[in-house]
Amino acid sequence: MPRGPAMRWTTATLRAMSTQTSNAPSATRRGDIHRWRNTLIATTRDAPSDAELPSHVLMSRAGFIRRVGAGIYSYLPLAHRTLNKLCAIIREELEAAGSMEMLMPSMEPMEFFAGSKRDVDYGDNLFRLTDRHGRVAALAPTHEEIITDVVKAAVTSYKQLPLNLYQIQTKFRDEFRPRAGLLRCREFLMKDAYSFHLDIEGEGGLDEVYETMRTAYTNIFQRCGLDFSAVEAESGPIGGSASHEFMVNCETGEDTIMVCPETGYAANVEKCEIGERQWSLDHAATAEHQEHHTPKMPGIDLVAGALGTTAAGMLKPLVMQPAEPADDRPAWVLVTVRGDHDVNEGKVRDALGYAVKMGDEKAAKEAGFAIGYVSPRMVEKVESSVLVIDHDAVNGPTWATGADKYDHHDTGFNWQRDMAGVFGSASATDETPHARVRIAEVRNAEVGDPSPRAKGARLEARRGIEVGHIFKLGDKYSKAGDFQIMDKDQKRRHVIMGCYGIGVSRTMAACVEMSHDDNGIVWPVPLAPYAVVITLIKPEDEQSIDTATTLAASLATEGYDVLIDDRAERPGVKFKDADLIGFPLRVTIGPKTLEQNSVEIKSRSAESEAELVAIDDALEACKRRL
RNA sequence: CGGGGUGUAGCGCAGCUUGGUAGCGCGUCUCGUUCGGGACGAGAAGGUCGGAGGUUCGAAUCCUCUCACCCCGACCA
Repeated sequence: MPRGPAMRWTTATLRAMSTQTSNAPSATRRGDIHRWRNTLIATTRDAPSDAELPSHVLMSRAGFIRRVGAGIYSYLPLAHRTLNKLCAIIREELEAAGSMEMLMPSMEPMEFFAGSKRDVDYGDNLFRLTDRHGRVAALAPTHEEIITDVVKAAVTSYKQLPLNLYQIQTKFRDEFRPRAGLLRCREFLMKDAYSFHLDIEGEGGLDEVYETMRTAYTNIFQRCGLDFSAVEAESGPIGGSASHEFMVNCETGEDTIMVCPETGYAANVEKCEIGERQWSLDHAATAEHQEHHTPKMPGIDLVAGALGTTAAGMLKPLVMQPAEPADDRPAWVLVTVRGDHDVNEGKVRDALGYAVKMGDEKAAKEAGFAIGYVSPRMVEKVESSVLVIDHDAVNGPTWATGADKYDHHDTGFNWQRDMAGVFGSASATDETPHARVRIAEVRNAEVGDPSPRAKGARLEARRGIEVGHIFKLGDKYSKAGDFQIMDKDQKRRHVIMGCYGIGVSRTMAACVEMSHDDNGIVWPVPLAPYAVVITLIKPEDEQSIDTATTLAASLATEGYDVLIDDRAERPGVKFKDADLIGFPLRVTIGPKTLEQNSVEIKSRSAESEAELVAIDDALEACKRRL
């Protein structure tokens, strides 16, 4: 016979406590009551040595996750409970937004990817496997192709649209470098939704559903108790403000968000616009041209130092080329920004009307570019090239730049004098001074740049973890999968799609990253594996058990999940574990409290001390704190 | 992929330079004393030293190959 109270907790009594007796659906879900002794909750003092970030360390130590391989984790019962709560919230909000749940396979034949060329776009990030017949399949990273195929088979008329479908499922990405525990995995839990429309605008159009989903996302993350920002993001194929990311605000986040403190405008650095700056082409030369020998200087700061200037005094021309060559596109795109700025490929694409990529180094050298020592003058020397200059790189009388021959740089470069061929007759603020020259905003925004939304305001930077991303896909996949339907005018048209993702397992980790202290995790109530832990100081004491049972039952009736710590451990161990796991509320029951006919209640988050509450008032006291 | 590093008990580590048959802390099990913030004493269990090959009387230790994993750089939920 086991020692202690185990014999008092028969399976039957537990079932009676935690199971609904009626078959009718109830508004409030009955909470679970579990005993620690019967669960798998293994806490440790030390974290695995590879864990660095708080979320990784704490979730490992608190017994939420266990690493199986690189970027692969088991979700232990605690994590599974939290994930389920997150999923329940997601389901409720998406169903309310008119989305229907379904489930697609993780394995999909490679042919599906050929049409959309994502087998190429995803490259090595796509997990591939070969079956016994030599057929190649992929473990799905997302399901645009499959869902398009499914809907295409069933939907032939505009009358069946709009349609909005989602699934919650394990996804696979063969990340080059999985890291940071659950934040960047090779296998992870994701909610992906897809919507289908005849039009972008109007009733039932993409824009309308996109807004509905945006609201649903806001509701989801709010209900989770997360501190988050919805920011404008790089959108891909359609352009405009057609994409938003949902970021959990957190200093350890990998993404940088730019924020205008006055208007609340927020955007990913990739996307962030920059407010108007003064610029002019009309700068007369103030210095003589001079060539300098600058061998073996990796890094622009070294070169700038050798030339007696700073990175901000240099021009940084990058040799790029169209991502997809075409007859009406040049072979080379020379993008020039100030030395201390970074080129933003999305903005170059918007300025030019087509996407660009870094130029092939070998081909660039053959075309005459002295890679590493290039100047904007090359646009005059290389046929089939265009020059794109950032506003900040054009605005100044004297620049240092490459000399267009190896190991040499020039100082005293002046746009008007040294490139008279293209700037000679241009007016001071002409953004197209020459057929092959464009002046545009093509750099990333930086801290201190003028806000694009409020005069005088300066952009600030914040960090975040991306947990959700919604965007307007347009007809990319319906064209790739040739999905057309008949419209009112009996014309066949490609459907318009939207796509909406939430990294479910990542959201759980981001929540820990955002909400923890020195003692452990601090779960918001909606995501906590159990809202309440009842710590028994003397787990074998009958009166303690009775009190705990009664309180747990009434909490469960109110919909709260309760864990009863009935382990034969010393109190200190139980308190430490409760703090580590991060239950929002701890109710302590022991001889000392029972003497006064009371229990002790303590919030995990609040600074306030533990409070002694009469047993009869315990339920209400708990509810007030949850 | 480029650069750096690590594989020894469930977790954290020492031992390797200078070969001699594996140890410490936490955890686990037993007994006793304890019992409101990670107790103490006594005893016990647990390891193909990542894998293969080689050198040697003898390899965790030296050599070769290999596998796995981690950290720093370009993508993404």
